[in-house]
Amino acid sequence: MAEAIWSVGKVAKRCGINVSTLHFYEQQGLIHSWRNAGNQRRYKPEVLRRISVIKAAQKVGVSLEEIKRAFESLPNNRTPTVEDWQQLSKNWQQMLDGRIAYLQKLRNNLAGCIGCGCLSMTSCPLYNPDDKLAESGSGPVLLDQAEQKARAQQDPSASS
Amino acid sequence: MAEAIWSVGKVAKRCGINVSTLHFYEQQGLIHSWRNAGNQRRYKPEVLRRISVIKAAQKVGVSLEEIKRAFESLPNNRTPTVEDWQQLSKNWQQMLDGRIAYLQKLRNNLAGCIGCGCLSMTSCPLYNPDDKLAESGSGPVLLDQAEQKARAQQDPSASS
DNA sequence: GCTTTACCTCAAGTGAAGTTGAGGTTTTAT
DNA sequence: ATAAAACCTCAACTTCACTTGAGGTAAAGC
Repeated sequence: MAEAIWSVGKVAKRCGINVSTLHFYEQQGLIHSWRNAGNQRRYKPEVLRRISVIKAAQKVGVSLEEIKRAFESLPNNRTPTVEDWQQLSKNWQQMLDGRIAYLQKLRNNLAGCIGCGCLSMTSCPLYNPDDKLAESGSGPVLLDQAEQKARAQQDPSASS
Repeated sequence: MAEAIWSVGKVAKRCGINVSTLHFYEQQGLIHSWRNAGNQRRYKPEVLRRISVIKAAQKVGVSLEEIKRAFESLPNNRTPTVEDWQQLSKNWQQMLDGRIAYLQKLRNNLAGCIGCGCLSMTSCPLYNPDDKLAESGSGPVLLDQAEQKARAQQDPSASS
């Protein structure tokens, strides 16, 4: 059941994704394979873990670019060790904690602000684009680019 | 300070978005405006609230299409009342609770699973694409399409 | 009054994350 | 041995959420 060598089709089926997606991920440098005599892709079981991580990260809004960078922080061209995954997992957990905190804050704002129907534009935090509903506390590794860019180009002293 | 009529430029600046984005949102039916004598857009302050909601929803991964549908569930062609916003906020909160639960589950899985470096493909929940790390508990209104589609075409009794 | 700034429309472009299709080769099953 | 299923490449297409640009009009500031 747990074979040592996998074909694209098997991996795709196992992970619930398309073969074309595997081609795409490989092209993007997110996963790796070697070829058999007939030029067909072959995978180590390790690839399943990678894809799981990709999918999990995507679910929480991390871009492929960031995921790639996170992977690259693992010792290159070597099957990640237990310690490697632990390190990755540490970064990921910080990011997740940040997201959770963000969502909770947002939920509270919705309850207290949209819910109440207030139209006070000066006090309502949802009206204020400069209030980032801060994601502070998240690890640096996986903070998305767009957000960092937005942060950088924003006048810190803006107000209506 | 809190004017009763807004121009595109003012709204854009206040919300921290581009004028072109406002054009785009209007085209998509997410916001509304009327025109002055010179064909320029004019907005009620209400639009600020709408945009805040759009931005908040986007942050948690809700598509514009869904946001539009949520807006359409509000009584049509009428400025939403306090009760209308409260209803929307209720649906939103359920969705947020679902997301939070999902993130927490994911974080725990990462800690217990990637972290440990286990390679047991039969027991590791991250390996199993059929384990949706369930978002159960989220409200129906804002669950995203893709997920519902995925759910529908999935054998409910799947397990590795 | 004039010039600068803000606004208008419409079409086309962008980037992310894939998907689809054509045309051909390899593997597997019978 | 042969047919079906799986695989290959490469280019083009798709959707989402915007952005950019061209060519022109309206409003505001001095």
